[in-house]
Amino acid sequence: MVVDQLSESEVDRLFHALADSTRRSIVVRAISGEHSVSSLAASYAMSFAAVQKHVAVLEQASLVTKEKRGREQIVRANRETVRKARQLLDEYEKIWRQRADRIADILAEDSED
Amino acid sequence: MVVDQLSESEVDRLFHALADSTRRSIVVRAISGEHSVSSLAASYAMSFAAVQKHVAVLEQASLVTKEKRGREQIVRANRETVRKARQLLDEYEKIWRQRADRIADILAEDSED
DNA sequence: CTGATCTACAACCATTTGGTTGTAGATTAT
DNA sequence: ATAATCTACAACCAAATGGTTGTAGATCAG
Repeated sequence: MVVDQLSESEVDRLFHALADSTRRSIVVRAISGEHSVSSLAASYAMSFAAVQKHVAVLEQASLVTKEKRGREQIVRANRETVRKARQLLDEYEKIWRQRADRIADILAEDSED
Repeated sequence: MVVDQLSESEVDRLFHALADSTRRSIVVRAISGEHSVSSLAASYAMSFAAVQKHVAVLEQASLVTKEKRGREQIVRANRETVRKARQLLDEYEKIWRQRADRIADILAEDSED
């Protein structure tokens, strides 16, 4: 294990936040440039309050941060969190490799006798 | 884009399936070796039916498959789906790099004059 | 100062989620 | 044949989710 900087419930929040297309879209837009909550909200066929809630979910998952600028809140994506999520899935793929290695070892031992 | 073999709702299901520690645990165990639903269920402090539902969620997300063997159902993890999830997050990280490149290009153009 | 804009947040509602228990069908073991 | 095991699935329930509208506080523009 290398990536376990995240508790189980943080991982829960992280993947849950990513499990909604509106939220993923917000993350992509926040990666690409700076946006206020209201400018983001203008893009979606739902109320400002609904988008505000989505941003809050992303914020609790540390996928974005908000920074007050005048009367606006600027939403920025958090690169590190996306990296951690990817690394988590990398770990899963690593388990497969370990399993394959383990099986290969056993086969090698068999042929040693 | 390279990874878009998945529809938005499939991605929803995929991340939603990963957003639960019991389900992630089941995936890890299914990666490591073969398990029936009931042998998996024995590990968790919840009913068999609850675990059965978790497996169903993983199955709908294509994270695992079930194969009938006698009266048991063997649960196997689907390596390809985990890879797709990781690649999706890779794409996000790629957007950051593209943004950085774009900014670098603009700075280069500025200094060309 | 007044009005427009941006945000925060509460209250409400329908649907989904994650758990339960209970019943029933298949398969295996005695 | 009977009993035990494994699975499927329905019905139910509390809590969370994802949306709404409405109200109110800050900030900016005229």
